[in-house]
Amino acid sequence: MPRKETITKSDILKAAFELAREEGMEEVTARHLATKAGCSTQPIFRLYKNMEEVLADVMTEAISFFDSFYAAYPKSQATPFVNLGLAYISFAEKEKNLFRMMFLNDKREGISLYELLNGKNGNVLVEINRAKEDGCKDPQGMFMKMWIFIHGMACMTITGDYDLGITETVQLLKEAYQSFAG
Amino acid sequence: MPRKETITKSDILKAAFELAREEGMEEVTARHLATKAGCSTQPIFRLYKNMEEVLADVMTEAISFFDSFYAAYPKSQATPFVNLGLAYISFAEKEKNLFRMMFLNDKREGISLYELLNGKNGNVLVEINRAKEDGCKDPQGMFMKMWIFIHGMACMTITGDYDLGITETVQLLKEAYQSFAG
DNA sequence: ATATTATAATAACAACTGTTATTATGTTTT
DNA sequence: AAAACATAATAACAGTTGTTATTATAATAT
Repeated sequence: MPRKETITKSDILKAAFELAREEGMEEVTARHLATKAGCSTQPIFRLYKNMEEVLADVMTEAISFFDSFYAAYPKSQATPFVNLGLAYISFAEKEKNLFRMMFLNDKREGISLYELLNGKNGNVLVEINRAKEDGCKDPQGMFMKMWIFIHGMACMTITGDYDLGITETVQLLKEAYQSFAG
Repeated sequence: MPRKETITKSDILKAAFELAREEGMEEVTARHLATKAGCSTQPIFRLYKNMEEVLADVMTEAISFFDSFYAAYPKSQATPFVNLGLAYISFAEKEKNLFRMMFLNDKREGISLYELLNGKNGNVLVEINRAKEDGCKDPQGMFMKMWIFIHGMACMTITGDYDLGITETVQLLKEAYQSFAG
């Protein structure tokens, strides 16, 4: 007897994620989202309690998006943490809005920067093991320093204060690793 | 014949800066600002063309605030760039909102990260000279690497992802310098 | 004292926000 | 075909925003 559901939760989430990705999370308003999803605001509040819940789901989506992005990123460099750095900086460059939402948000609620980076595939642990195999004495300390360095580059990227090409970035990351190892 | 001016441009700017400092620049709205300054919204628009101009002035104020902050920060460390790092990270920690506005804003309009940091006293140049005197071969390159490292730590600080004490921070900065020098 | 006039307070405007009430629309079972 | 009813569109509400129009206030020159 009921009418058929035309707008699904997946439709709303997809539209919300795209909006956050393209325009930034502050643009994910009820009306913008409705327009993006091609419906009125009504289905949003049928499927979600409020806009806060929508944004929470968008965050979850972003996390798995980053995981895929990282997994798909070419791992061409032999030096530990360099691929991680390249992928992270490339993400900051290509996905400014998602980067801001994930990595520069103080109301990330429970999820640490480390968890975001490590993902469900243990991205960080893989690199730490590579460093270990490379003969690195303090792989944990190495990660910490490399991570600070990488995060610094990425944060400069989104404000337009870092725009070196990939070759120079590789060079810089390699040098950093060798410096910290030495 | 005219009525006496009770609200000055300085009053408005002062209130706007405090608001940005305490609550973040997104809270500097016409009505919040009026309340903070103890007046109606009218004097704001007499003294400023629009809210955008207010924020531009707040940014200028923040720049000189940082300059004072940096000038007043104790320069206890002998290793080049360590004092700079400590001051910068301490600023991020104590002035989260101002840090965000100044150093993580992409609409900074013309002013580079370097200019902000260097200030009117040439903070960066002083440190580069100290590195030169320390026998550093590539002081420019050293600055770049140290600056990335320092910026990374500060950006982690404002999201709560870095909270080591001053002793550990000094240690980390010193190690970074020695690594890059090596 | 009164007219003048810059200043400031109060209101109002249109546009936006999240959220909810109301109305309309399909689909399915009777 | 009609009743039932979840879904969705349209409206509405209260609150916010920037900005402007209107009214009131106070100080000075006459």
